[in-house]
Order: sequence, then structure tokens, then C-alpha cells
Amino acid sequence: MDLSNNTIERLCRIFGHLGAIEKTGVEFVSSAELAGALGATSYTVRKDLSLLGITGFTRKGYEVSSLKKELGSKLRLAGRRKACIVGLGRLGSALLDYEKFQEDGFEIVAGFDRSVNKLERIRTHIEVYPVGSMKDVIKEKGIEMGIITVPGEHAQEVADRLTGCGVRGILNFSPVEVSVPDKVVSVNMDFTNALRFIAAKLGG
Amino acid sequence: MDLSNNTIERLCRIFGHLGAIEKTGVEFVSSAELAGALGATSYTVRKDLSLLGITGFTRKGYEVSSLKKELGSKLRLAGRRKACIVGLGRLGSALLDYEKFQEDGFEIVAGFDRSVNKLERIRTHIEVYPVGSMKDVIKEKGIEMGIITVPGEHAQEVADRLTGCGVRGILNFSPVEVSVPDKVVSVNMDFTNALRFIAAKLGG
DNA sequence: CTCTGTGAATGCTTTCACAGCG
DNA sequence: CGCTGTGAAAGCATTCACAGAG
Repeated sequence: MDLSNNTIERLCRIFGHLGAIEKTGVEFVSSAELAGALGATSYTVRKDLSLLGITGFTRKGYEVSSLKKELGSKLRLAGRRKACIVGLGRLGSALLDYEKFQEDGFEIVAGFDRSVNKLERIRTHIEVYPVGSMKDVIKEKGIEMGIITVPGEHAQEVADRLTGCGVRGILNFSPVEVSVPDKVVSVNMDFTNALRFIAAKLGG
Repeated sequence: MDLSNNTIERLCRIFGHLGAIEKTGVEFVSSAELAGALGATSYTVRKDLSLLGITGFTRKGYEVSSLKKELGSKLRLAGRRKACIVGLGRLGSALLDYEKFQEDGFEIVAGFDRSVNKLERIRTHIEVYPVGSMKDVIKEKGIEMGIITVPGEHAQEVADRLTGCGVRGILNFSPVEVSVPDKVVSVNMDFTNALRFIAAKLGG
């Protein structure tokens, strides 16, 4: 499909928000309401949805559960996806147990770290392994996505290893932009840069 | 200044990357090299810099340390900024000690949580307080930025409280988009949505 | 030559405006 | 009416192309 990244990102957020609406029992939602929850405009929401061929009801808006279902199937967010985390420092081990992931269909099924020491100390119900066993574990468990929480110096090396093992999606929390093969999708989340951005916008 | 968010974000990343270059002792860097480290193009980098009135040297590129200094002052990234974290669960307490922040001029000077229990259990060298004392602590310490790591249900309420206390910048890790007064800058980092985005781009 | 600096051109995204529908 | 759906217009961001400088 030829959706822009912006559109995909918004659609994913809509998908997430629909889960919340579903719980309230509300049946219909208008593009304006979705827009409000997203920080977008109603036209943008309508256009985004129409790009997927999704259509709502005059005077009522979109039907929550069927919209969620359609988004789920069109964006392939319906099934469960397996992910692993590389780097079990403070952040990595916090993410190991981040419940939101599991709720949303993303299963963290393995953690990796270089330090055997760390592996021994960690308290979690998820299995942890030394990086050496990455290839075997990833193949065996069918892991599709990797989350990088190692220091910047090692991020590229870890990304290479992950893609070498067949991982096609990478969420990189290190401050270093990693480069990956064409077919691999990678997203960077650099906390420090987010603070810089805020500081820059604040001025003064 | 009238820079676009994209430009500001890239400039902040350049600023961060210059720190890394500085350590290697290299003196000059070309727009193409910066672009490589950023995943952008050399024209974009040159244009971004020229929008700030920053200029390089023919045949040599930009002088690393003076570029860093200029960016630091133009984007107001030079000084130290104080921040607090609200919500000391796994993620929040991991961020309390996230060294990268401190290295980059962002000082986490306080953590807040509703649960006295949690406050007692936490092991960190940063001072932690019950949310009730937010106003006093923020004023007293001159905190400018707030990091929200509470569950989505409470994110808006925390954002309101923070802005009510005079905080002007918010980094929100909850999956809920918070709405803030006009003058306040807020950035959302939704991990789950990042995974969704990756999954959607992967397709299959 | 090899790099920067930048107006002009291109290509995206968002916004608008309004027809259509219940 | 109050909503969606969408071509057309406007607004932005990126890319290009090339002059300028050492």
C-alpha cells in the first residue's frame, strides 16, 4: 500500500484509541472525536480512513468495533507478534514487563544481554539469554521484532545481529540512528532528543 | 524563530551527534557526513543550518566545536534544564537514573508518585515526593519540564497539574495524547504505537 | 576540484469547500 | 440538519541545480 508514514502513524493511534472507546461501550465515533483524541483534524482522519477504503455512516460516524476490526486487518495489527529486547539495563528490563505491549498483541518472548551477571540477577517471567544464543532463540521462537536498549556505541552492532537473524522490525531506544537493510523497518525513540526538542521549542 | 518542527528535531539530533564527533577529536564535518548519521540528505542539513544563519567553510565543511556552540546557543540547548518525573513505576524509576539525560544538560531533580509505598521502596539518589507536594517542589527547585510516566488514565490529570504548577514542557510516555495550554510544549512517546507502526509497515 | 549556500522547482500533506446522504 | 467522502487549492518540506569560494 502507498500510505504515507504520517498516515500510518495516525491510523495506528486511531486503532489504539478505539480499544479505549470499546471499553466504554460507545458504539459510534465521529471523525471529529477521533481527531480530538489524536491532535489532528477531522478532515485528516476522514481522508486517512478513506485511503484504506474504510467508510462510515452519515450522521453517525464510524462504528467502533467494525472500524477497529477493519483497521486491524488492513494494517495487519490483528495477530500477535513476537518481539525480543536486547540490552537488559534499567530501561530494557522495565520494558520486559511493560504490560501495554502484551495487551496490544506484542509479546516480548525473550531478553538478551551480554552480561551473564545481569542475566542472573534479573527478576522477570520472561526468558533471558546471553547474546550468543540470539540466532537460535530468534529462529526457534519465530521472533519478528527487536527492541534495542543497549548504549549507543553498540546499537548498530546489535541491529546488524538482529537483522542477520531475520528480524524485520526494529525499535531503537539508543540515541544513535541505526542503518538497516531496505526491507527492514526501523524506528528510533531518542528520549534525550525529545527533551532537546522541547527545550528548543521553549526557547528562553 | 519560525523553524518547522522537522527542522528543529533534526537540528537537535545534529547537536547530539556533534557531541559524539567532538570526542573523536575530528575538527571538521561535512553536511554529507552529518546527513549520513541522521538519515537525511546533505541539502536538508545545509538548509536547516542556513535557516539559523550558521555557515560552514568551503571545501572543509563545518567546524565541529563552533557548530556545536552555535547550535547550543541558537536552540537554547546550552544551559542546564531541570525536569521532574511523575509516576515511578518500572519505566519512571528507570528514567530517574537515565544517565544520558544528565550528560546532556537535563537534570532530573525530583520524582513524584501517588503511592507512599512506592516512594519508600525506591532506591535512587534523586529525591522523591508524594504528588501532593508537586507545587512546592516545582516552584522551589525551578523545574521547567515534566516527564509523565503514569498510566494513560491519569496522564491528562498529571499534565494539568504540571502545567498548573508552571511547567512549560512535557514529555509524555503514556499512550494518551494530552492536551495542554498553548504556550506549553508537549511531546508524546508512545512505545506501543511505535510497535504498531512497525508492524503495519512490515505488512504480512 | 570539493565543499557550501540558496533560489527555484518538485512533490507531499493538510486543509478547504461542498456535494451527498440518511 | 449533522455527519461523511473527496476533488481541488493551499501550504510545507524536500530536492535540485548551480553559482560562489577557497
